[in-house]
Order: sequence, then structure tokens, then C-alpha cells
Amino acid sequence: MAAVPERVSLDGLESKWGAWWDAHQVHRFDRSKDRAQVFSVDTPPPTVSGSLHLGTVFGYVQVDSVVRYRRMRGDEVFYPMGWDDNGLPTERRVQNLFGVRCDPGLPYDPDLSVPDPADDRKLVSRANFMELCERQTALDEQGFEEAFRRVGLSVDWSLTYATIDERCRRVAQRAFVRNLARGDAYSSEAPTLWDVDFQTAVAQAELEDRPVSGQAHRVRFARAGGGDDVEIETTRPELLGACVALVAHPEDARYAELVGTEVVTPLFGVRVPVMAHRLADPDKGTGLVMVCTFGDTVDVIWWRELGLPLRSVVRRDGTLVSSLPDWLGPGAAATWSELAGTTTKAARRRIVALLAEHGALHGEPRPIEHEVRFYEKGDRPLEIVASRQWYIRNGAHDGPLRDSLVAAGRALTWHPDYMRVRYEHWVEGLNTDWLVSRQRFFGVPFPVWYPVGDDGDVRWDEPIVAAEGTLPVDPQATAPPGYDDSQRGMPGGFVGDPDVMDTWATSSLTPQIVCGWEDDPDLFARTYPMDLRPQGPEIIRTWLFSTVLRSHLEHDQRPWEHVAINGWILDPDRKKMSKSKGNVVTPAALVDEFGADGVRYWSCSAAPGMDTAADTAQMRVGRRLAIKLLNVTKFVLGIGVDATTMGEPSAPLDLALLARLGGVIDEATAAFDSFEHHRALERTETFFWGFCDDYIELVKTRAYENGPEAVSARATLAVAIGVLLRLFAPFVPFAAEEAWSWWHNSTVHRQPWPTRAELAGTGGVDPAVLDVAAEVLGAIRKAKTSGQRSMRTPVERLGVTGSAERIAALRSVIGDVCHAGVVGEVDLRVGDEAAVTIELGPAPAKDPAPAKDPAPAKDPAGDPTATSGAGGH
RNA sequence: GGGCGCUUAGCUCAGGUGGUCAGAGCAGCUGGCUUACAACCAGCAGGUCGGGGGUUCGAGUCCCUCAGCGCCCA
Repeated sequence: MAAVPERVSLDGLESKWGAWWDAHQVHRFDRSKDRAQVFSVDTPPPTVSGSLHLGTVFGYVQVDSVVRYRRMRGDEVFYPMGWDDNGLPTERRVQNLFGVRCDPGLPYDPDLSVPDPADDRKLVSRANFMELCERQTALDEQGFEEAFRRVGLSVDWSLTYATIDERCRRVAQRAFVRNLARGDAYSSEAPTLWDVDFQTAVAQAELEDRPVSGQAHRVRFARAGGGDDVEIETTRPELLGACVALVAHPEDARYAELVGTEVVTPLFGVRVPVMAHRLADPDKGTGLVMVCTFGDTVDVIWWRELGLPLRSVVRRDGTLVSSLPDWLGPGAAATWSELAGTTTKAARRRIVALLAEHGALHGEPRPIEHEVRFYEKGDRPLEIVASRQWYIRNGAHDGPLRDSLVAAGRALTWHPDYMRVRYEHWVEGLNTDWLVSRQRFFGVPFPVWYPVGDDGDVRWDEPIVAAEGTLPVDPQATAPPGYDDSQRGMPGGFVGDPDVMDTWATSSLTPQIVCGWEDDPDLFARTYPMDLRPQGPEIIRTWLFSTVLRSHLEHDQRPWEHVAINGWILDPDRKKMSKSKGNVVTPAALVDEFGADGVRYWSCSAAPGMDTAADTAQMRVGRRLAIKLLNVTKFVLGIGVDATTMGEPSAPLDLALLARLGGVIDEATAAFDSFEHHRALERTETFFWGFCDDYIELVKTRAYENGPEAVSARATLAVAIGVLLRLFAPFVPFAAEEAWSWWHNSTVHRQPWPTRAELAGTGGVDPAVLDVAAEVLGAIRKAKTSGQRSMRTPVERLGVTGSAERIAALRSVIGDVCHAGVVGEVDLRVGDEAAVTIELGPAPAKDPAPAKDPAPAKDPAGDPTATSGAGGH
């Protein structure tokens, strides 16, 4: 038990109690508890790249308050934390930090020194690159853990994982192997959205549309059979060499006669058919569209549905192929030589000039603003290239699966409920299976090899899948069963799958990872399916959905019971906070200024799902609340609280206070049970300020006295503060723990959550006596304040008139009111008119009294008699 | 273009099932060192609850509609 300090302070509480909780394993999961006793939380591992975003802290702290509540309710909390280090963000970060690029063709260099970022684009081997990634993420993860600890997340830090670690690789590969065995996963050579800078495929969930200014060009095609030229409009003339057809809407009368004939591409002289398709928009451009392989996703549909040939001219790095495509014919060689190897942007300029020279361009290009698809992390528009990729079925092409996934979403309990529709709309709008392969390095490899025929051709359709017992494997480092490494890449040998899984393909398995799926069946039985998934709204369509999908495919079960979606963090101007706008505030700076409890108070004040401004004023309020909690505990302890000699509350005011507190307990409990932490906080806080400002002032004098009335006051103060510290513990865990430590040799965070049953004897009590007392005290204060007098000014005479019930209630607590108001004479009367009259006396003597000018009411407005109509109806 | 959310005092927000719900805090103003707290306390002032319709004895609260803002998806 610690001594109560002379002067309370929040400074240093984060590190003090953080270390203590750690040392005493306050948040340690006890795996002897069974599933019914366990409350398991699947926190999405934050992406570890750079600094922690305030929005992450905001959401996780809200949930931490619920978790802390559950722990106090007696649930055994299973609360791991992970880091999503796997994937592109880490690669990009390492590339920038060290100035390196990965070249998988290079051999490992065991003596590689940390590259200098100034030495841009140094090429390093895949293994070296992975080492740099691991080194950097280890550093970042340390920083993240520190930040989460400082804001008091009650995570069991012994259960930490990282999505690139061995356990995660094993789980991700095992799940994939099973997906493959069941037919949930398949590989396919198909047109794929492709980022030319990162040189990787991207999935539907990673797309975003951005407005781009472009130009519409009218290009003339000659008719193969002679006659007037026809015109198409395109924003991508550089793809002219990839043109495979023109299409018009089937009901577009202008082109009815053209459909079924052939036209000739300008510059290249390639004959292509004119065809009809419903997706050609007659109102757009000329109504006639050039189909290229591939300019956009509609081209893919046309290519597939109209059975058109594949003629790619864009390479995976975003430049045009260097050798003359064979379908162009020798006549186009000179033209192509001007375009070969140039970027699409340069090619566009050149081809437009050539078209103009050849008279194939109608008028000037017309500037337009249009939406173009980007990879959300990318800088250049996506291209579409044909490539072999791995997919996992997600219901996009499978009605029954889609229906089950919608049903799985409905089986979850959403907080707030309306977030459910975002999930449903996403599932219903899916149009492609989930593309899970990425042409990157720092990720979980596919546990797959392919035989190489004696002819040297890779047999992509005959994958050799690793056995589950051998996972995790790196097919680039290990040979498949029946082969040895000397046969790698050789005719008659094998090749390893070169790709890695998308980050989500691992992080969609966090319930399986943390619960020990297959690796630890005992733990799995005690924790899965999990109770709660907290997360932000922006990853409903990605993380949440893919986790539901994996759980459905593997276990035919939903992964969690509850889903808590937090809101966005906005800057004080109500704009979304983002790094690119430069308006990001770091959590660490806020904790420094307002304390973890101040920051937590702000987070927990917001309703689930509510977008919330990063409001430092609110954090300051939280900080003050925390300090108040320390001060009031100090006062209660200072007045003499001794558990062994403590009596029973008996005075009417005391019983009324406890009865009201019982109501607060009920409300806070109900609020927490429905994940409405903000309501629990608000109710507790409102009661607390009334407790401090009115109740304590009313009983202060009595509590210092002797006798049963004084014992009642002290007992009530002790009971109330004991309850309040526990009610506040989920929100301001540091201050609550500090205050608790002055009183007990235990942690407040493992105390039983307060119940009304603790406040026995308050059953038939009328809490209204508290209101009457507070109202009359308020009237006395008002009289003193409007008379510009000190609160110590005595009231010579207090008169109250009111209903019989009111007067009776007041009579039962009049002693406390007189103490608090420094009242002399009292006159209580039953009457129809509710009224309070107050006659102030002379100013109290100073203490020590140097007998200054006693001057009573020098202000003529300061009529010492004030009347207030407080209450009474 | 579709969907979801938001709009209550100068600011940030509370307002389960329609009936003291017109509230809190912050900021502002006026006072006060009151044996827990001046990192504090007391008091005052502040709004036709975005606009317009409707249901109802009664509407921040339910329905329709319009407007603005935000997010998501096309």
C-alpha cells in the first residue's frame, strides 16, 4: 500500500503502472479457463510502417475499455496483439530507407553492410532484402508496442505475433493448402490489374478510382471494304497497336450496317472486326469504341465475351514491347520502332503526333476529367496484363457461396448495427474472385512447386503441393519431395512458385493464428470462435470480409460473435486526418501533453462508429477528471477510512447517495454489455461530479466529527469511492490504479465489477433527499455568489417553503445542508408556494484574523436577502 | 448515379422504446484561496434541436421531402 502523496500527479503513471502490470501479469491469459469463461479479442494487427496513427489508438482504446470491463466482470480475457509487417508497405519502406531494390537473381551476400540511402537503387539479393525487411520491422514493432503500452492497452504482450513470422507463415500456408485441396483456391492465366511501378498484380479490394485529367482523341479508321471512314473516341491512343475490334451498341442505328464488317487500324493497317455489344454506350464519344487488350476492365469483358484475340503491347513495367508485334506486319516496323520501349505516356504523345501527320486524327484532342483505376498505394494508373495468378473463391462467381457469406455477415453482432450493410453491399458487389498472389518478396510464399518437362516447359497446371507437416516452406530455398535442389530450373526438374501471398491472405487468418489452429488444439477449443473483432470502417470490405471468408471455408463458422467498428479521426477542422495532408498528430505527443488517461477519455467519449475530431480540449477534460479522481480519493482516505473499523451507512443522505450510485452501476453495466462505452463513461462521470461538488460538500463537516452519523459518512465515502474507482478503471486505468494503490495491495483491474448488491440496505431509500439537499445548497451558493461573497459567509437565516414531502425530505438532511452552507437559523414550512429565502450574515473573520475592514455588503446591489424559487414542483 | 452516416448553445457533443429532453463540457462573463483539488470552486448567460411537409392529444425523437457535409461503392 503506497502512501498518499502531498500533491497528486499524473506524471509518470504510464510507465510506473505499465511496468507493474507487466511484472504482476495482470493481463496474462489463464488458459485453464474454458470457452464459456473466456472473452477472446481478435485485434487486427496494424501495419507496421512508420508511426502509429492516432485513429488506430482511438479505436483500440475504445475496445480496451470494453475489454477491461469484461476482465472485471470475471471473464478470462484473451487479448493478443500482432503486427502486419508482411507485404508491400514494408518493402517500400525498406527501399526508401536503405536505397535498395530486390533482385531475386542475385546470390545472398552474407557480409552486406547496411546500405546507404544516398546510394540509390543498389540491387540486393532476395535473402538480403528479406533480412533488411525483418530488421526494420523489428524496430518498428518495438515502437508500436511501446506506443500501445503507453496508452494502456491491456494486451497480453506474451501473445504477440507478426504476420511474417514462422507461425503465421505456417498457418497461411496450411490454410492455402487446404483451400487448394477443397478447390477453394485455383490458379489461372487471365487478365489482371497490374501496378507497373510495383510490378505486381492487385486485387479488387485494393483499387481506388481517382479523377484524372485526360484527353479524348477522335481517331479515324478506314473501312476494309471501302467507303467513308469511321471514327472512334479514345483516351488511350497509345494502345492502338493492341486494338482487336471496334464495338457499337446493338441498337445504335448509326452503326447497324457497319457491324459485321471490318475496319483497318490507322498507322498499323491491321484489319479488325466491328461488333455489337450492350456495354458500348451510344452517348459516349461517337458511340463506337476501340477494344484493346487491355485498356480497361470493360475491354476484358469484350475480349472474353466476343472471343477476341489477345494482343498485348504494354509490358509489366509500363513500357511498350520492344520488338515489333507479329500481328502488326512488316509495314508497321518503322512506326513501331519509334514507340518500342517507351512509356505509355511518351508513346501516347508520339502516336497522337503520328495520327495527326497521317490525317487520322479528327480535330484537336478534347480535355476531359475522368475516373481512372489506381492501386490504392500506387502512383500511376493500373494496366491490365495477362498473367498466371492464384485466386481464392469468394462468391463472386458462386451464388450459394455468396449467399452463405451474406448470411455469415448477418450472423455477426455489429456495433453499431448499421455497419452491417457495408459488408453486405461489398459481398453483393463482388465481381472477381480474390486474387491472392503478388509478385513481391517480403511475404508468405506459396508452398507449391511445378515440374519442368524434359522440353524445359514449366507444367503450371500440375503443382506439387507441400505436405502439411512440412510447413512453412520456402519453395525458392527447398526442393519438393522427390527432387533435390540441383534440379531447380532444369529440364526434368522443378521450379518453385515465385510469388508470395497478398498480406490479407495471412491477416485474414488472425483468429486461426492467435487461437492456435491445428498447432494447439487445446487453446483453440478455449478461444475460437472469438468474441470480438474491433476495427476501422475502411477495412470492412478487405480484412473483415476476408476473415469471414477464410473462417467460412475452413470451419464453416463465423470467426467472431461481435464486431465493433470505430469511426474516423478528423482533424480539428473536421477534415479526415491523413499523412498526405500533413495534419497528423502523433499519439505520443498527445500522451505527453494530456496523459494516457486524457487521451483515453477522449477516445471513450465517442460513440462506437462515430467520426470524431482530434479534440485536445476533450483530452484536457479527461486529464482533469483523472486528477480529480486522485484528489477525491486522497480526501476520502485522509478523512480516515479503515476497512476494519468501518461502520454501516445509515444517515438518509448517505443512503440516498448509495441508492443513486446503484442506479449508475446498473446503467454503466448495461451500457458496457451493449458496447456503448461512451454511455457508461457519461453516466459515471455525471454522477462523479455531483458526488464531488454536492455530496462531499454536504457531508464534509459531519465526516470529520465523531459518532454514528460521522461513521455513516465515512463509510459512505469509502464505499462510493471504491465503486467509482472501479467504474472509472476501464477509462482512466492509470489514475484509477494509482488511487487504488493508496488503499489496497491489489490491482483495481482485477477487482470484481461493482454491483448493486454491494450497496445492500439501500433498497427502500428515496434518492430524492439528495436532490433536495443539493437544490437548497445551490440556492445558498447562488445567494452568496450574486452577493459577491465568499462561500464561507454565514447564512443567518434559511427559510424553505414547499410541499410536505419536500419539507420532510429536507428535514432529514438539514444538518448536512446547514454545515455545507454555514447556516445559522432555519425555518422550514409546508406551503403551496415553493420558495427559499436566505439572509446572509457578515463576512467571516479571517483566520488568523488581522481584523480588516469588516465592511459587510458594500455593494448596494448586494442585498443580503435573496430569494430563489429552487425546485418544488 | 447508388448506399450509409451526420446536421441540437460560439465550439465539441449527450439525448434506448415519441410525454420535465431543451442538456453537458469547453470557450465567454461575474465572483471566490472554501482544512481533497487555484492543475480548484461557485454563479451567470447561450439554442424557434438544418429547411419544409406529414402522422399524433403531443415530435430533436417516427414517416416523406429538400439542402449541406462526410464516408463507401459504381
